[in-house]
Amino acid sequence: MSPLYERIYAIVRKIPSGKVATYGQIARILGNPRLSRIVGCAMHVAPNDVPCHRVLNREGRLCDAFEPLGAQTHRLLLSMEGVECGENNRVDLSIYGWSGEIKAQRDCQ
DNA sequence: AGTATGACATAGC
DNA sequence: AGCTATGCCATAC
Repeated sequence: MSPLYERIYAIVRKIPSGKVATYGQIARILGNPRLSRIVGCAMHVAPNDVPCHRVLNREGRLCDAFEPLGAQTHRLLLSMEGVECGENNRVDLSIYGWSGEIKAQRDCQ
């Protein structure tokens, strides 16, 4: 497992329940905003202890390829965590967006 | 082993 | 302000 992946998983695990983060944010924490794709790829192979359902794209929406569980389960998971998702599985990032990235950055440093 | 593509985002035009 | 082009690393073929 690449150290980069470990870092990604570590960050994703730090996302508190009820909050959501974007690939770009995570990539920024990693040091390169353009690693967003890698983050996605990492999520694809992410172990079950990683809350990949809290990671959304820039639109505040998870792609239709939420693999093992499906988009439906994704919405359910977020609902259980107190995140209101719209009809299109849309999440308001201005409300549920994870503001702890700075803290994570500090922690990472 | 090399090429192509991908759970995305940013920058330039 | 919206669209096109480019970048990044890993996985798949």
